[in-house]
Amino acid sequence: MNDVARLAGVSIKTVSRVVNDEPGVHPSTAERVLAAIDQLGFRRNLSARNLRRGSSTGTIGLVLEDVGNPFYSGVTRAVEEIARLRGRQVISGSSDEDPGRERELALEFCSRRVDGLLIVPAGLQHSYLVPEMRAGTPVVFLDRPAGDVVADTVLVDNIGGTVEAVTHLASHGHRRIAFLGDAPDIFTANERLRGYREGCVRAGIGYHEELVAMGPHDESSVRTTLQRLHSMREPATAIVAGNNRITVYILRALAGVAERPALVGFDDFELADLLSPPVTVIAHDASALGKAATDLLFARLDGDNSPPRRVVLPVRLVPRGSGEVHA
Amino acid sequence: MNDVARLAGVSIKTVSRVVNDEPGVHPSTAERVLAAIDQLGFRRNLSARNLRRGSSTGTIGLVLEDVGNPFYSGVTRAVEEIARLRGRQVISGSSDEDPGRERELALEFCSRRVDGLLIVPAGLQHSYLVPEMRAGTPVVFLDRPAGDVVADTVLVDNIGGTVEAVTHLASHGHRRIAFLGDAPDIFTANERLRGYREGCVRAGIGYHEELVAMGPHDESSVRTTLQRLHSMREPATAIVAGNNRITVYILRALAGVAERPALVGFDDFELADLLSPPVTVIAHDASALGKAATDLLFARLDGDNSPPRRVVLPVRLVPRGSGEVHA
DNA sequence: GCCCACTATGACAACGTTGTCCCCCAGCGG
DNA sequence: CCGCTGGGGGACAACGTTGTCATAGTGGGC
Repeated sequence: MNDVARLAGVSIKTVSRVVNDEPGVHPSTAERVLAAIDQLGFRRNLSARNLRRGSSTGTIGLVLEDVGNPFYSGVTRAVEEIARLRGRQVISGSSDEDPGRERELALEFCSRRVDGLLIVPAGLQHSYLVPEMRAGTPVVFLDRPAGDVVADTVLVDNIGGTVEAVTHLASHGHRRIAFLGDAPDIFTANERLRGYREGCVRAGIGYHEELVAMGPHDESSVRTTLQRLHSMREPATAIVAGNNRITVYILRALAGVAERPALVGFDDFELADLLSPPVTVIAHDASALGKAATDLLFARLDGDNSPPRRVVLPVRLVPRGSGEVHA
Repeated sequence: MNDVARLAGVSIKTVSRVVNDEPGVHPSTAERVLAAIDQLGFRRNLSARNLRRGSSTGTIGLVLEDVGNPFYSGVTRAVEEIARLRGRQVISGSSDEDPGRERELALEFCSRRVDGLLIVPAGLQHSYLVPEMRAGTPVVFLDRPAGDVVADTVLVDNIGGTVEAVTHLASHGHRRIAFLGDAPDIFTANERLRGYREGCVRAGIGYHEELVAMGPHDESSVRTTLQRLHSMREPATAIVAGNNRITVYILRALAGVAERPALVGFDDFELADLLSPPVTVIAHDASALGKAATDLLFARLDGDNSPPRRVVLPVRLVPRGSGEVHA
């Protein structure tokens, strides 16, 4: 800006006026300034601007588990979309379920003075955010609640979903329904396990410890688990999968197996309807989740200071016929 | 920082020293400062720091087509990964194939003084980046080349891939091979069309205009196209799909159809192997693409100023048996 | 007791902007 | 000719840091 001013033979303040379309600059001066800007390839430094104006940095921080997972990339897309409408950029990072990494990312974003934070919690401790929140940075937790702070949260109906999954299977005559879930210290995994248990009880088929296998899972652990479930005295005839990754592992493990158990997966995924058999899922909308959370965040930025809200988005069972019938 | 200094009864410089772990602060003073920092929930302002130090902002800008597309979210993940290792945050945005939006995003990132830019070009004009590049911001183009500037570029072997796809189908006896590609003004779409044409010529089956349908495509246009291809006097017996979205549209359109043409899709996708029939694809690695581009970017940041490079990543045909055999 | 080296600390400028205030000067009415 | 007005423009401070340099005190060697 200094260089531009020198080249145009004016003061930097005048350049600033031109750049900001402020009135009170003679057209011919403005033209000279614009020419200089063009010639030097000047672009105003947004950091300096925001620093000086003490205004918003125009950024939103997004901490999620893994952008590579289609579910979270759907969330990211929705967040980006709304942020764009409100003139914000999104800075994002993946925690990989590591609470330390989550914290590191969140605090880094705070140091960058993001206008707000969207967090898919990896850990259970979020008191590290209290100073920031007190200082006025709105924080919305996504998909999972915060461990030890009260804040806006957007969840999906994990319990209701798994209850429905079990009910669905039981209504087709299944009595031995297994549950493969993620690591039990993950909120959603635990909730879904609770839903599974409740569903079993409600359906009158009882809860049997040996039908449950919590993760962390990988392809081979799923394979082993399925073998165990199959070789029991009373084998499982149906499976509820705790998330999209586990569903895929199960599908891989079952490929080519003649006697397939019925399967209902939590999280919808692309092509689920084109597999044979198509996969029944408990669907919830990644972009709805992202949108709800971002809307909440912007409401806070717009001055809403009502008590923290907890939004629970509905899920719906999408029956596609993955083996339920021939139980 | 001012407040911290006042509370601790020291100068702001001393606070700065403590925050930056600089030597020459008496332990007891440091302790007082740390206590004040803790009490006030102080977090240093990274923008101000970077402004003052004139150093890197520790950010990388990533402009892609759509984070929601699994291919690009794979790229994003890889970029993030490497950026993390090098202590950078990623700011990303989706252009949706809109050149204006691409430009807007890229320039916004420049205003934020990103250390480098990774761009999946939506348009053909990138001279708007020349001032930035001359000012020292490294730019790497990803997946598609820049229109009118010379810069580092990482591509995949689009032509080789489609040639191989056609060759593969022809070797199974197909002579009427169709091509459904994206809008022809998209570089990759055009390249793949060229590959298709070349493959046809090489295979001695000739290039027939009526077997080609370039996009933009949606589910219904694909459906219509397939009907047209099927009801020709000499129907197409095989299809090459120009990208993962089109492949999925085709799969949807073909669901339940008895006489399916053979299919080879460009871009691998999850579950392709579990469909029936499994889908043969030309695979290339999103994360390899992201990694190669980011590595190139960091090489530039490390001072490499050799002439711009163009890296072409290999693709490989993954035969899965999507109908090639019963031609 | 004197000087030196060294430690601990602070004052001040500067990074690139913008907000505030002030100045210069042309034009105009009296 | 004076004073006023208003448009065009500049000087300067400040945003929150950090780099540079200065300074006060302290202890040791002579």
